[in-house]
Amino acid sequence: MVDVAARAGVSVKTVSRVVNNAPYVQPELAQRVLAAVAELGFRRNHLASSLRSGQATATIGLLIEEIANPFYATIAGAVAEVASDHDTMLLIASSEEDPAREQQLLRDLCARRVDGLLVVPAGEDHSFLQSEVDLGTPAVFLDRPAGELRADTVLLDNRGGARAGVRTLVEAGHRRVGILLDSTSVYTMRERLAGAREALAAAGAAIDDRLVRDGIRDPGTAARVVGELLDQPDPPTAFFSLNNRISLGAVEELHRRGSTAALLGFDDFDLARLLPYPFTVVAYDTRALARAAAELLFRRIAGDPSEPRSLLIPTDLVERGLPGR
Amino acid sequence: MVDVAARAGVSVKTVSRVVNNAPYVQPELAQRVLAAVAELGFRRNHLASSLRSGQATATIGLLIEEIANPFYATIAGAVAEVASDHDTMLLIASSEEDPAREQQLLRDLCARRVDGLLVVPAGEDHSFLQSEVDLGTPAVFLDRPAGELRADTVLLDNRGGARAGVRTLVEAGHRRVGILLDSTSVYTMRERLAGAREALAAAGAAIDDRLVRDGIRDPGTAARVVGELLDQPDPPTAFFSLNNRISLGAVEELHRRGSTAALLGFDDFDLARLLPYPFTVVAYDTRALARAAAELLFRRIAGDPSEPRSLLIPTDLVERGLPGR
DNA sequence: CCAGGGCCTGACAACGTTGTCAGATCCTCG
DNA sequence: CGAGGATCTGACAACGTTGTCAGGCCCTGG
Repeated sequence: MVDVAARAGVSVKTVSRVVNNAPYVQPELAQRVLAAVAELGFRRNHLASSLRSGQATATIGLLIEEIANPFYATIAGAVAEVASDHDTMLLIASSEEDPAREQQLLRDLCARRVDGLLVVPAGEDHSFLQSEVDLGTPAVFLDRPAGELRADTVLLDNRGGARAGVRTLVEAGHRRVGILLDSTSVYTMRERLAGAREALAAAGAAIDDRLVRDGIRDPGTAARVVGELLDQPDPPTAFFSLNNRISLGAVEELHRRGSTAALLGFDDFDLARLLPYPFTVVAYDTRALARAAAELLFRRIAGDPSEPRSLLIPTDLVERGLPGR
Repeated sequence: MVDVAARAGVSVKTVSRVVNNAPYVQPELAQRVLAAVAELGFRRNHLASSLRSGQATATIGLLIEEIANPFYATIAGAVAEVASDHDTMLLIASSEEDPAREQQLLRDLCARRVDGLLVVPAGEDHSFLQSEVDLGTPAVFLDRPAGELRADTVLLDNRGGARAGVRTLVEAGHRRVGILLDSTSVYTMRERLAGAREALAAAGAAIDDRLVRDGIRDPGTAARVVGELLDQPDPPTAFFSLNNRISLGAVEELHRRGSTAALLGFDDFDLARLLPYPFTVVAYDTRALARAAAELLFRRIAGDPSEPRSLLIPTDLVERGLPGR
């Protein structure tokens, strides 16, 4: 900048004014400055600028579990759109479900003085963010609630969606429902399971805990577990799969066996139409979830001082039949 | 930092030394500093730090077309892993295939003084990056070559893969091959098309340009175009679809009609096993592409001064049969 | 006993930018 | 004709940090 100023024969302050489109600069001087900028290939240092002018790095941090996962990629895409509307860049970090890594990454994002944080939490305790939030870095949590921290939260209606879905199973006469899930350590899974229990309880059907199977991480395992449940005496007449990775394995196994058991899944698929065995799913709008969170964050960044808010994004029952009937 | 120094009764420089684990600090003083840091909730300002110490913002920029697209999400995931190994954060921007936007975003990333750039180019001319590269911000292009700029490039073997794929069609006796593509304005599409032409030419089968259909952006259009081609006199006996969005529509339409035409696709699918109509695809390792590019970038950041390199990631023919036979 | 080196600390300037303020010029209006 | 405002410009300090350097202490070895 000093070089540009020297070249244009003006002060650095005038250069600063020109590159920031500040008012009150003679057109002729501005021309000279612009020429010098072009000749010297000058580019304003955004870091120095936001250091000096206090806040506004025009960057927000997004912390998710894993960028390559389509769910999080969709979130990232929707957040990027909203950020772009606010001329803001996106710093993305993946916690890989590791609370220690999450904490370190969040600290790092704060050290980079992001204007705000969007977090899909992995850990249980986010009190370490309290000081940052107090110091003016707003944080919005999405998909899962924050632990030990009062903050804005945008969640899916996991419980309500699961309840509505399982109710259709119940109404179709099913009482023995196999429930397939990833891990109860994840909030969304617990909520979906709770919703399923509520729907069964409402029908007076106590849930059979031997039909609830945990720790299913991939379609292969899901297929195996479905097989095991079907092979035991008094097998389930329907399955509720708590995410689409599991649904995939389940549908394959049911198809392979020509089973008539019903299947209900949480999470929709892109390629649902192509599956050999259509089934009803509890769908939701991932982009709406992410957009709501991002928009809330930008309201906070703009200075909205109101009480922390909790938004619930509705789910949608997409009926593709219950093939087991 | 001055507050911490005051609280601990030391100079700011000593605080700096402690928070950077510099040697030659009395353990007792370090203790006092650490205590003050904890009490005051001090967090080092990474911006100021990298401003003062010259380079190394420990951030790289990734410019892609669209984050929500699984191809780019996979790239982002692999890049994030490599970046994480180098304790580097990832600033991600989406050009949405708009060259003007791409240029603006790249300039913005440079203004943020990223240590390096990873670019899936949208535009044709990247000479505006020359000054940045000269000034020490290395750039690596991936999936598509840079325009008007000598720079490292990591590409898929689009042409070779298409040639190998179409050769299998030719060997199976097909001479009339319908070719379905998105847009010839995209480099990868042109290469794949060229590979297909080469394979057909090698068999002495001149390509019939009426069978090459352009501008197919979604599965629905793909399905319609397949129908049109099949309905015309002397229809193709095989199709080569240049990306998986198109393959999806094509396979649906072929399935719907019970057609015996063969189908070959570029791009593999996650759910390929579940498709009702298996077909051979030209697959590739997106993660390998991205990792190679990221690793090359970090070598440049570390100071590797060698000539710009061009890497070619091989494709892999995954034979799932040619159902048309 | 002193030279020389390792250990430890702090004052100061600087990174590239912009907020603040003072000053200069010009115009307008009473 | 002068006061007051609008327009324009630059000197200076400051943002939060770290590189440089000077200086102090203590030890070791000749």
